[in-house]
Amino acid sequence: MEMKDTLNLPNTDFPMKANLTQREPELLARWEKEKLYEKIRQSARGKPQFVFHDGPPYANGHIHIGHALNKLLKDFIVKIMNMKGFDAGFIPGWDCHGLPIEHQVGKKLKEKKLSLEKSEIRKQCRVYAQEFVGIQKEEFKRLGIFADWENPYLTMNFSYEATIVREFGKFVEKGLVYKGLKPVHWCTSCKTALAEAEVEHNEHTSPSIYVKFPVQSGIPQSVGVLNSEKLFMVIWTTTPWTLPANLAICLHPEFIYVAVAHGDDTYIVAEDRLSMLVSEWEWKDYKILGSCKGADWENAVCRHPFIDRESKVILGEHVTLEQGTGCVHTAPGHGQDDYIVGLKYGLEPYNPVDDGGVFRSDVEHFGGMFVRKANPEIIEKLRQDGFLIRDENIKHSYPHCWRCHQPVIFRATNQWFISMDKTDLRKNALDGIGRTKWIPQWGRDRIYSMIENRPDWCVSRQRSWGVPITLFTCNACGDFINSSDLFERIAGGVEKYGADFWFDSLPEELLPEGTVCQCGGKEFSREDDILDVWFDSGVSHVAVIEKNSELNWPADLYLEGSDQHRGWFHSSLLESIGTRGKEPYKSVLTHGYVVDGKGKKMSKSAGNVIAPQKIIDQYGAEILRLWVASENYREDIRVSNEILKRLTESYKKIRNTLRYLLGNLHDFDCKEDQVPVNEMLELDRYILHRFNILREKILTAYENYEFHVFYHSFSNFCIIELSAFYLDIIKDRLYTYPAKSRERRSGQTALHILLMGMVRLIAPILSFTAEEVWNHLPKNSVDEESVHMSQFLDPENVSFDENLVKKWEFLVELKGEVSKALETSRRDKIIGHSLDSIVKLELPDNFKAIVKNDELKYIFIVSEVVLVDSIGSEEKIFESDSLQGVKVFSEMHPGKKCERCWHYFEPDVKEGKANGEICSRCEDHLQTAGA
RNA sequence: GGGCCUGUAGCUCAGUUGGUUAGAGCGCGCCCCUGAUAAGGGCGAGGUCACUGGUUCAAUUCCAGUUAGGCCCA
Repeated sequence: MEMKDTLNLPNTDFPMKANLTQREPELLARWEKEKLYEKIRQSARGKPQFVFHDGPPYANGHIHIGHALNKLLKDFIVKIMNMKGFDAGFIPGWDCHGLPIEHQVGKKLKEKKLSLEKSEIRKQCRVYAQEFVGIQKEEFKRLGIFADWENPYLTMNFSYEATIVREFGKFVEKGLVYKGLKPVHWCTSCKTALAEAEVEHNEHTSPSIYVKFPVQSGIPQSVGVLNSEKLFMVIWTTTPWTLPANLAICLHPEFIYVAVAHGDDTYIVAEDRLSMLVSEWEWKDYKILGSCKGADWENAVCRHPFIDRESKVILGEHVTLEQGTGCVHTAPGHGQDDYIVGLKYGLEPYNPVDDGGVFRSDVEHFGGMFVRKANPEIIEKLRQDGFLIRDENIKHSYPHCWRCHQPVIFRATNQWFISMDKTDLRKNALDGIGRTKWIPQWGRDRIYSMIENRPDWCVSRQRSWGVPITLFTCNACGDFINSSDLFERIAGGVEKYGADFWFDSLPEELLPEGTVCQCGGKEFSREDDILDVWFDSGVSHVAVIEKNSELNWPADLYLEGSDQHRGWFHSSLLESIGTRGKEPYKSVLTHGYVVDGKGKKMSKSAGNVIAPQKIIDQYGAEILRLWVASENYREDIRVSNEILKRLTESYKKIRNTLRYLLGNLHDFDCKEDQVPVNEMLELDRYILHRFNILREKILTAYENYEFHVFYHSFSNFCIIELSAFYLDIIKDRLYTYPAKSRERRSGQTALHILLMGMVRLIAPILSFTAEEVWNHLPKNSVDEESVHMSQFLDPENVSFDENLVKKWEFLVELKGEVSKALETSRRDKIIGHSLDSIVKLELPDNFKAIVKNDELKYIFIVSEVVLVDSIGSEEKIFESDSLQGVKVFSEMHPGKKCERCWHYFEPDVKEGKANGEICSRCEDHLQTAGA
């Protein structure tokens, strides 16, 4: 063991075992204590800005892995931009209003049998949201995300709420806001509108009837000559009570419709439904008289069976052949599809039913009747008048109220809308999409077609937890007051007291004295609805960026999941275009969804959910970070235990490589010991040349937000170029040469440059580990207290010309071929370690010219290399496939193994040097070191 | 049902502007080392490029359909 003590072996306190679950919280505590985020922000002042704008997650529940993916990608980008020399901050936000929270709170209050007063609900909702903001904040912080966690934006902050009021006011002023009818789920016993999430689907028995609508005019010629006197279109419905509101019959433009004669009458139904229908109706004799496409029936007109009104024949893609006749009874006031298709044909969302589900008195035959009570009456009337083909009862799934469990109805109610076309909002938004950079590119098409096809934006909700629609309606004429002064007055109140100001004040307090409507009316009603929460988050670009005088508007980047093309990207765009005529972002980056190891979505019921908290507890946040970096997030990305295990292995390799660099720099002071690059050994310059290539690749990848390129190229560099090649080769030099020798210092200089570059490159991704390395750097290496305050470095000029590159590419490949040859000797038990061998090498002339013999044995890590013109015809000669003409023969070295450097040598007894236990090279080194 | 996206070794990713034996790392198998040591090195085996048609002298790469999956709608 004596010889070992004469070597310069690696030595470092940097632990091999990461122990992330324990070390990460320590680092987090230190960062927080030292206010690192603030320091980074301060040192970035005056640099060019990169404005990233965080989309607000909903303040409900713990974060799931999708949240982690999203926020970590953002963290990578912000850290990268800072290290590239930009001024980039991260202001996190939360979406706080809305139904899910109101739901949770409603449940709690109900259980405790407390009052369900609106003001009490709102109060509780605020507490609830605040609680989850706190929970999620801690969970995000644990991931190592650097953000202004002390000053996040919350959509329920008073100032934010005031921004919402003001922004909505702008839409009102510009004349985009109007009141219209739209069908919504409605509970007739609670007398309230219900959101989709408040509806539960239960079994219900309904009538199922087929009804004849007499065709009045517009029979297409393509169907053939038909007698219009006794021609009927047949519809099917399970809600006879909606028939009084029937305004149209909808056909699919592409389906074939037949005219079928039965008895004296002729009926129009879809061809593909006919066989089902005739068996259901028990028809024996019938005859097809003609047929044509649905599109040909457009503009035909039918007569309502019991009301003196026309029923137009219209076309719609939503018509299916699964049930019914292919001719769909359409009541735009009572159905979603009916409403949408009705908009196209200018049909009003006619609703003859009041809040309690009772027909208004002006409804012929059935006025004053409750809708479900009216069902049998309507059927009877149809039967008597000869318009009923068949009726029976069916059991099917039907929406019920989540609170009282009664069946609900669909009913047109007054809602507030933002018009897409009155002032070209749609057109301008589409132009804005064209000016924005969408990554990946297909995002553009996705949002474009959504904006292109969407109906007007319905912004009202009949709920409590949100920002009110601050409008007053004149009781006399029904118009609303459009006054910017009034809006500002209310916004000011909201800024001071929150949105409760609107609900808790009396109308007289809100309205200036003597307010008079244009019609002369003096009495007004205060709007009770709240705004769609998408409007809330849609104004974040104003509340967070525009109102912040230090930030440039619009944002450089939005980054969310691809679902936000319909969500936040969409609402933010409409808001910004509608009020400012310009899009709120320059570029929009989307990521896919996290799915399980088999590519299936994660769900509680499938039992395949992987929680980020569990990954952190088991592996550490660093592994989660590395996972995000390792996958191509533009598509859906997978997570599984296998994947995480592999990443842990990969992490260890990176960590150990860095540790080895640190270990060999324990006695290196870069101020004193650094060798100028142009004086360094060729091999050392070669690895720096390779590192320059790697760095450029990674920085380009960072610029394109392609983090998986970092992961692959960086870990490959550690494994292939460093561990298996460079570091393996220079061990001999680092360990056996005198500590202060030029050769050793040259190698250490290379290691130091590598380490300084590498620790910065990994910092945005492996933020914990990079900091840990930073804390173990040899003296005089850096000035900054944290790696996260440092910048990426410029490449080292190693002047490695084309010829040198060619030479070293050849040497790398040649080393591989020699390894193969050694492996056969190893199989044959001739050698164990590669240093046991002496290698004979035959090279073609073109290669012979570029290599120097004395460097080869160190590169191959063998004891001796003999270059020969012809290797002879011995057995077991290895001939290379990839390097034409290269032949290798390896055998056991006949000399003695040096106890110190493990190279074999021929003892020179005559000289009497030592006693032949160590080689002359080591003799010299020991002497130099000792002197 | 519609729009958009995706399917290359066990895992994560390259790649082919259509053209000889489709690449990398990890993992796996075998071996070496014990001076990075709960480390390090070497060699090797793994793929009908989701499936089926079409275009072409030639397709994993282009087109169409099918299938499996994802997001958003209905």
